Parts: sequence; C-alpha cells; structure tokens
Amino acid sequence: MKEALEERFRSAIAGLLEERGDSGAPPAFAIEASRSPQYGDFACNAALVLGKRLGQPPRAIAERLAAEVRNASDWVERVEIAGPGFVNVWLRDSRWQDLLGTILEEGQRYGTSKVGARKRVQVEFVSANPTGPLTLGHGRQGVLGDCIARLLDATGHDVTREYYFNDGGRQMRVLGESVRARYLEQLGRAAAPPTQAFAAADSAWPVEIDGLPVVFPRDGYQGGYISEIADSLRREHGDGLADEPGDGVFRKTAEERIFSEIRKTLTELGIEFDVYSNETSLYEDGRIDATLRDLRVKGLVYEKDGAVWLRATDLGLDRDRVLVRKTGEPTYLLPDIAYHRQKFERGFDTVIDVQGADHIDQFPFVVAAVGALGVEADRVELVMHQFVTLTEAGRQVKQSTRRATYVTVDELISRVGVDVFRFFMVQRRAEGHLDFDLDLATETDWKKNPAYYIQYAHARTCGIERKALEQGVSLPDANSVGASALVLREEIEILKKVAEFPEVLARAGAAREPHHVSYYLRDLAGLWNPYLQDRTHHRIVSNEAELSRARLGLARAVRTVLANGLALLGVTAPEQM
RNA sequence: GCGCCGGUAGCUCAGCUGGAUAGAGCACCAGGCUUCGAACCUGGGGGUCGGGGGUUCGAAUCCCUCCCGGCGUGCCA
Repeated sequence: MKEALEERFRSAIAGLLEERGDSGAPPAFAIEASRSPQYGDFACNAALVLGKRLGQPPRAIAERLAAEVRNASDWVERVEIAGPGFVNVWLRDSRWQDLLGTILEEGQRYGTSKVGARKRVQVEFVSANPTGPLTLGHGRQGVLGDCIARLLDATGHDVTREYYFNDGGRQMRVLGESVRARYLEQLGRAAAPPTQAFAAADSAWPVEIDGLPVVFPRDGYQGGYISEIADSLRREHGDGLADEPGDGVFRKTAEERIFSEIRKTLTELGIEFDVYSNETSLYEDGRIDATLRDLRVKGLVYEKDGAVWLRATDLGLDRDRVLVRKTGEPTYLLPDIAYHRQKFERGFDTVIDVQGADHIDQFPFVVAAVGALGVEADRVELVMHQFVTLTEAGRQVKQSTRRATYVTVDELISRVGVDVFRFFMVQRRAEGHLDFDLDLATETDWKKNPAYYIQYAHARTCGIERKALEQGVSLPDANSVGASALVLREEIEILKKVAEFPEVLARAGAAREPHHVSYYLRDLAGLWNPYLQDRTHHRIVSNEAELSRARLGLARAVRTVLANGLALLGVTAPEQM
C-alpha cells in the first residue's frame, strides 16, 4: 500500500531535482499513516524536507508533488496540501477493500514477512544460574526474550533461543555449601546463623552457637527451598553425607533440582529454548584456555598481584579487569568472552543478548574482547531491561534477594495466570522500569484488566462466527467475500488498521521491541469493539446477504490479526471467555 | 565522582530514526445491558512533556547544562 505511494513520491522528487540540475542523492522523507482522518490516509513531509535544498517555499513544492501523485488516479482518490506543506493523500476505498481477500487467504501467515532474509540470529536470554527460583526480573527477561524471538521468527529470521548458565564458578559452590549447612543443621551437627546476622555484610558472624559450629556460608542462599533440598537428602541418605564436601553431591543435587524447577516454570510460561549451554563445557573443550591464550597473543593480558588481567584500557574502556583470580580460578568475564566467541564460530550472523540492567557493565568488556579476537563487534547486540517492581494496594512490595523475600514467577503466575503475566511483562518497553500492578492484574472486577480487552475482542468475534454458522450463514472465503460492500468510514478505518500489521511486526522486530505489538493490538481492538457494539449500524449478520458476507469477512480479518498478534506475545486467543 | 537507563494527565505508561490541535489504561464525573455480540460502549473534566539554554520553517523527540530516581562502577554473577 505504502510502497506504491512512496515510489510515486520518489520519482516526483527525482523530477524536481533534475529540473534544477541537482544530481545529489535524494533526501530522506517520510510517508506516514495520517494521525487523523482529516489528513487523509497518508501524509508525506517531502516538500518540507526539500524546501531549503530547492530554495522554494515548501507549499509550492508540495503543489508540484501533489500534481504528480494525483496522476495515479486509478488508486489515488484525492491529494491535498495542508499546514506548512504536508501532502495528504486519500486512497480509493477499493485499495483498502482489496486487502480483505489477501488476509483471508494468508490466515495465520498474515503479517509475517521475509525481511529477515533467513539470517541466523541467536537470542540469549534468562540465563539465570540455578541458585533459586526465577524472580520477576527473570520473568520479564524470559517474556521479553521469547517475544523478540517470536517476532524475529515471524519476520523471516532463523532463530535460535539459548539459555546459558555459569555452572563452574563460585556461585554454585556457595549453593552446595548452603545445602550442606542446612543438612548438618537438620542433623543437629551445626547451628543456623541468626537471621539478623544476615542483615548487613559487615554485621557480626558467629563461629559457633551453643557449642555447635556455624557452617552456613556468609553469602549463602537463605531461601526455604535450600532447606527442602537438604531435607530430602537427609531422608534419602540419613547422616551418610555428613562428611561429603559441599561441592559434590550437595551442589549437584541442588543444581539439578533447581534447574528442573526453572525449566518447569519456563515451560509453564510458554518459553522453550533450543539450546541450553553452560560454562563447564567451555572448560572441557578447551575454549577457555584458548581464549586466554589468544588474548595473550594479542598483548591484551598481563599479570598483577598474582592475578591475570585483561588490558581493557587498550580497547578503549575505562579500566582493566581480572580474567583469572590469584586463586587460579577465572572470573565470569573470561568464560563470557569464550562463550561469545563460540557463538560466532557456530555461524550466527547476529547475536542478541537480553540482559538485566545489573549486567550492563559487563557487556562492553565482552564486546571489546571478542572484537579484539576478530569478531565484528556490531554483530553483538544488547537488549537491556530494567527491573520489575510490584505494587499492591497502592504500595510497592519490597523485594530482597538477600533475605529471600522476593516474589517468584511461580507465585505471580498462580495469582494472575500466564496470559496476564506475559501481557503485563511485555507491555512496557524494556529500558524502563516495570511496575507490575497487582491490583490491576488481579482486579476483582476483572473487566478492568487491560489484558482481557484484546482477548475479549477476539472471543466475541468468534462468537459472532459461531452464531452465523448456527443460523446457516456460511463464512466467506477470499473469493466470495465481496469486500466492496464495506463502505462505511469506520469499516475503512478498520481495514487501514489491519493493513498496518505487517509493518508493525517488521518494525518491532527490527527494533527488538515487542511492546509495539501489544499497543497495536490494543488500538485495533479499540476500533473493533466499538464497531461491534453498535448493532444498529453495524450488524454483522443481517438479512442482506452480500453485506453479511463482507462483514463476516471483515470480522475474520480482524480475528486473524488479533490471533496472530497475540500468538507473537505468547498470549492465548480464546474463542470464548 | 564517573557510566548507563528513566523523569509525559492524580496513578501506571505509549509516543523519542524531529512534523500539523501530545495519546491509552486505571482513577474520577454523567449515561447505556432481563450477559442469546455489555469482560463492552457513549460523553466529560484533567498536561509548564523534570527545569533552563541551543539547533530548526518546526522539538516530548536532536545537542548542552542542571535537578530528581534506579542500576552499575568487585579477584560476585
């Protein structure tokens, strides 16, 4: 729709430039869906952009352009000049009506495109280490990453969803120690540290209480799930594990149990990964050593204070970073570099890291390092998201990882359901904070819950189709729909809206911003629900057979777009509610 | 201190590759259903787009500066 118009303007502009002997590149201009019907279907700002270059008043230029566009009278209805020099274009209704057949024909495919050119894209997200249940931040990241992946899929990319976790480091060891401590406490061989000892990092930490040693690590995991794992180990093995190290069976069991819980949560959320990868495998196949060696060859590595450093300042960063601690154990940075390098060895054209704001500092170091090792750094993208706060009864609910008083994804899902959870999580753009309004999400008067507005528009449309079938009216197909009966202004407006869908997906995918999809769907439902509401003017199934067919076709088109859009958000499109 | 992200209606937020009277949901006010198309609809009030400067024919959008909030600035991840 827009492309043809754009072409028209382009050639008109070329003509004007040529006239003046201007052989420079044509300027960038915009054709946008007009914000108001009084400005037509599309508005073009080319005349304003050209004003200075041609040394003529924009409105005069607009006249010339308008004349040119008017020539396409088989599909252009009217062209006007308005304001400082906008060219507003009205298309003939048939231009919009013709779209209906296309949508009915394409069905589930409508909206998808090939702009991705089958480029291989990896989306890495969640990547939470299995030290505890997924928190709201992970939940947001999961939904965000998943929606980006769905969007890239729909726009013709070859997508791999990947979850990477650090299973080799200190964190997992502390996890094992935490479980071991709880195990020994349950056997009466150790004392639990008092809760207030956790309050601050510098508060007193007892070595023993009542003659029993305190073995719980200072930075251990305090959640109740740790005790549960310890409890089940105790039931299976009695006191037989008392002399086991924390890094062995305790760690392994905890990792397995927690990871399996995480996967369960993700599955429940409708998130499936193609690849799970971990740090250990990078050690095993020698990639960690190789990466360090190659960095060293590049002269980017030096020793200081017994540790091995990355000379990041040579790569334009503000400080150097430790790659290998003086204990001989790498920091997370080195495996991260090795991992990102491996991504490109695996043949991805583009790699997208979805990360929380707390990891943002890490990213430039990884990009700089893999860049130094020969990877074109602009092929690594970062999608950063801020954290999630929870508001209930008008107040913010305090979240503390340290005290394990955070709300988990599981808990929230059980309160609001997967659809509402996903919808709320993907409704905001990633860079901003996300306030999850529990009052709205669990609104007792759930008519107010914005997540349902779009679903309801879909459900009631299905209801109309059911009713038509009950009455013996068959649903039209692309050939029989007869869209020219759709002549009302509001019907054309709806057609224009569904026409935007492919563009919305392409733009949202390119920008890695799925929230545009939810706003678009809200807009569409915001045209459709009122249309359906007015049964006197817009009765879908009436005794006028031709009009009924056309309107049922319109209903099917809207239903298709709503369903396709909701699918991209991972939200169900119910046939009844 | 420095870096990144935010500051738009009472609240939560879209709009930010510059465009014409700044939008939505919730809340509030006034209306519409014997739920077979009301989980909806109609109308209304509500704004120094954090402040100030600049670039531009035109700025919520770009630049500078200041203020406020979050995150980071680890030999934690």
